[in-house]
This record gives sequence, C-alpha cells and structure tokens, in this order.
Amino acid sequence: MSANKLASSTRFHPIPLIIRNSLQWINNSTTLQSTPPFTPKPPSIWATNLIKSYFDRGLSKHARNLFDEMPERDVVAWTAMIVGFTSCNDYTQSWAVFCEMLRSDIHPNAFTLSSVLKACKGMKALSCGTLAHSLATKHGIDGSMYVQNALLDMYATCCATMDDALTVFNDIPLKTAVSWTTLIAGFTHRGDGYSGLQVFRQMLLDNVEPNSFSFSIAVRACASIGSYAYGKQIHAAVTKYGLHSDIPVLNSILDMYCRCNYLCDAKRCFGEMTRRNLITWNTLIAGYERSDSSESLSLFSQMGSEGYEPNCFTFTSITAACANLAVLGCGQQVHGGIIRRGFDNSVALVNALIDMYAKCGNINDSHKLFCDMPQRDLVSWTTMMIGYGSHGYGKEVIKLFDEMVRSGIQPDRIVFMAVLSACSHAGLVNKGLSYFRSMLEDYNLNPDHEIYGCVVDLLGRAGRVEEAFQLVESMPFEPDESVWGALLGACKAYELSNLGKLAAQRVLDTRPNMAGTYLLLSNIYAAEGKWGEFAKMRKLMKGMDNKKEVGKSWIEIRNEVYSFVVGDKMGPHIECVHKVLKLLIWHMKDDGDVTDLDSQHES
DNA sequence: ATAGGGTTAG
Repeated sequence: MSANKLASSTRFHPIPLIIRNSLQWINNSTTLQSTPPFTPKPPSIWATNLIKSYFDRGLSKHARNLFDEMPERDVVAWTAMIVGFTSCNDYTQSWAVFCEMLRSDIHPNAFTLSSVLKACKGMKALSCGTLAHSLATKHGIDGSMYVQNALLDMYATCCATMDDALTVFNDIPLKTAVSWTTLIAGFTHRGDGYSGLQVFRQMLLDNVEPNSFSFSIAVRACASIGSYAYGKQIHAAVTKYGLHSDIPVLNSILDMYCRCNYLCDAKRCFGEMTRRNLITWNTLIAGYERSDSSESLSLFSQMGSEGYEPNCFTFTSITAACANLAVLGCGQQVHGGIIRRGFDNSVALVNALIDMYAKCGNINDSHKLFCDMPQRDLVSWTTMMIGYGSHGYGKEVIKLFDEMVRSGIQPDRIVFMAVLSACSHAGLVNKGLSYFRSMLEDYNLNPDHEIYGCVVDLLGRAGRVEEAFQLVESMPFEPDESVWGALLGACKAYELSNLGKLAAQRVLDTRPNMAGTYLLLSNIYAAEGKWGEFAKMRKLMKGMDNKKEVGKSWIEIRNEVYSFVVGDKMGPHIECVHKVLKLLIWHMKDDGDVTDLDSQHES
C-alpha cells in the first residue's frame, strides 16, 4: 500500500492511531533503560496525544468529544485544544476554550498564552489580545520569549498603528531573529514595505543572523514597494546564505520579480528552481495574469500536465486571465472546472467569476452569480457595481450601493470610485456630486486624487468643464496626472483649447512620457489648424513607447479570438465585418432604440 | 504531552 493510500484510509478511521501510539510507547520504554518498563503513562497524556493527532487530521469534533470525556484535564490538555483550534483557523473556538479554561480555574502557562494570542491575531480582536496580555502579566509569564513575540505579532496585526507593537519590541531584552522577523512582517503586511526594509537593515546592523523566514518577508517588502533593485540584492544574499533551495523564499523572490514587472527574471528564477510546489505555480500564473494573460493560461495547462492539482488561488488567477482576454467560452469552461471541484463556495472565486462574465459582456450571468451568493463581501458588491457601470446601468449601480449600505457593509474609496464612474457614464451628474459629498460627511472617507479624478470626469463629461476646473483649483492637495487627465479629456470632447492646453501641460509636467497626452494635445492643435505645433507633438510622440496607448477591441468567434484597432484592415474578414455592421445599424435604426443604455436621465 | 516568525487570488 502506498503512503498516499495509507493516509487516505486512516483519515476517517482514527483507531489505528491508538495502535501506532502504543507501539511507539512500547518501543520507547524498551529502549530507554532509565524508565521502568511496566509503568504505563497516565491516561491524560494518552488523551492529549490523541487530541493533537485528531487536530492534525482536521478532526476537531473528535478532539472535542475526547476532551469532554476526560475526567481530569490539566493545562497541557487545555492548551492542546487551544493550539488545535488555532491550527484549524477556528479562532473563535480557540478563544472560547481559553475562556472555559479560565472559568474552570486552571492557570494558563506561557504555552497557553502564546497560543491564545495567535488566536486573537487570527480574529483581529484587540480587546481579547489586551485581556490575554494582562493575564500574562498577572501570572508573571510576560517574560517568556514566546509570549513576547506573540504579543508583538498580535499588536502589529490588530492595532491601527505600530506604536504598541514597537513598545513591546523595544521591551524585549533578547531580540531573536523571530522578534525581528515578526516586526518586519508587521510593517510589511500593513503595506508599509519601506519601514519593513528599514527594520531588516537594522536587524543586519545589529548582527542578528537572518534566516529563511526573515528573507522571505524582506523580499515581500521589496515586492510591495516595487523595488527591483533591493529585491535583486536580497536575492543575491539568499544565494550567499545557501538558501537557494528553500521553496517559500524562492516563491517570494518569484513573486517579487513578477510584481516589479521583470517577467524575464521571474521565468529564469522559476526555471532554476529544482523543487517547486503549488504556490510556485500559482505565483507565476498570477504574475503573468497581470501582464500576459494568454501566457498565464498556457502555464496553467503546463502545470496540469506536470501533475499539479489547481486550487482556489489558481482558479482566481485563471478566471481573471479569461476576463482580461474577454474569452467567454474559455471562461465558461473554467467555471465548469470550479463547480466540479466544489470551489464555487469561495467568495473570492465567485467575485472573480462575476468580473469575468461582466468583462466578457455577459452581465446577466454576473448578476445571477451575485444574487445566488449566500455571503457577499465588499469586493463582491464592488465587482458587481463596476460590471453594471461599465455596461452603462448607472441606476442599477446606485441601487446596489444603497442595498450594500443597508446590509451593513461599510463602503471604501474603491466603491465610491465605482459609483462615481457609473454616474459619470450614465450622465447622473447631481447624483454623483451628492455621493461625493456624502463620502466625507457620512462615511468619514477623505477623497484622494483618484476620487477627484472621477468627479472631474463626472463634471467634464456632462460639459460642466468650468465647474470641473474650479474643483481642480479648490482641491486640498496638488492635482496629479489622473485629475489633469480627466480635465484634458473633457476639454478635448468639448473643444476648449486653452484650458485643454493648460491641462495637458500639467499632465506632462508630472508624467512626461505619456504618449496619450501628446496625442490629445496634438489633436487640439490640429483642430485649431496650428499644424506647426501639431507636427511638434507628433514628433515628440515618435520617440516613445506608445504601444499601450492603442485602444484594442476583440471578439471571440468559434474559439478563436480576433482583435482589431480603429481603421484595421483585419485581413480577408473585413468585408464581412462591414456587412454585419451595416445590418446591425439598420436594425437599430428600425427599432428606434439606439441610445437605450445612454439615455438614463436623472429623475 | 502543549508555544514563535515566511510564500500564492480578490
């Protein structure tokens, strides 16, 4: 029987474990001369061992039943329960067991507190964490290194700032690599990779030897600030330290190269890995999804032929890849694979499917998935709103927003961007402005550059360009290129050349390489008949990489994707396309319903 | 018999 078969046959029959444990005990007692061979271990030790084994197999119910039947339960047994629930990510149960333990007058030790602090971290429950902290002080075990590191981790994860975590860190007399790594992770996981890297540097200056854990989080910090230069240096250090075959470290290096947009380095790193796991593949597939979705799909099939089973992470990236490519047929097949594996209970994955159907033009399927969800998170609502918005259903977006707030979910900046952009495209200007005001008044959210960009776009599209300009002037911070860009778009559409030139100049001040801006500017000059200026702009554009500025459209017909740009000759098919277009226009005129989606006026 | 930090999606 293979090892695999053995594992699966024991999964639902835990009895053989007892036999295995007893054999182990017999072996131990016969080999160790100092232990009397005929004294059996107390039953509570047997039971505690068994509890741990149950949890290792995910059988928390069995563990709980056994624990309930134990006549005497010491700290170790209680702690094993707390550790077990935490390892199954059932933090609430873990905390409940801890409270039950306190009620039973059992004193927690350092093992118990470091474990329960991990549960507090998992629940992000600062109140529980501080209670555990005071108990640690009360029982005089706050000097334990394990407890100190766990406190540091809990405060870093649960608090709004790093202040409390830093206080704990500074009070640790002997800072080990674990303490330093926990602090680096604290900064990095809240998005402050820069501080994370500074702490890593301080760790090296303090002559604390970094290990594989420290390296992987330091590389993650580089990825989060997009620093290829630091990332590459740390990669070199990893090789020097002989950690070039540590899979998690290499996975984070791979991810760093992907996020810094150095796909060549990523592919080389991947090729040099002698050992890989599922995360390795998922990292590369996710990396390619962002910049080369079709390559991402071919990596997916390659992964399958090498015998790896995709998980939820894999499918999320693959679904996003189908969305980016707008390949409905492929996306539907992926959806089938998700259902077949029972992954369709994952909220994140359904969110990705909603986005995929919307981007493939199938907004009804998006809505059906959204309605059938037993649970929705903020991303679900946002994705559905962006989908409706991009299809021109402005009023549906507003309905969804109100429904979301009623269901008790707090909106964030991204949701407001979805609402504002939907209002902008549907011409619901006043409605959009009232949402803009309500952001700060009702939800205490400070509008940032992107939000101002949306509002400028909202006003600009409706032709209220003067008001848009006044808004830009009254902004509490310096407008950036997203704000000026929105104004420029409006100036172009309404042929306001003077303001347009000012806006374009501002965009170019901040982003001198934006080919699209030169294009808009050159068109303004062309419209004015200033052909000398026009030629100058076009000449400036020539030298730059403006490949990404070309707006592409594509359509999937019989499993083939055809993409085309404005004025494309599209080979032999173009004649046929024109005929179909003519027919479509004729039908639309006949119906008198051409502007159906664009005509949602404010009521 | 019970305890620590790291890597993948949205």
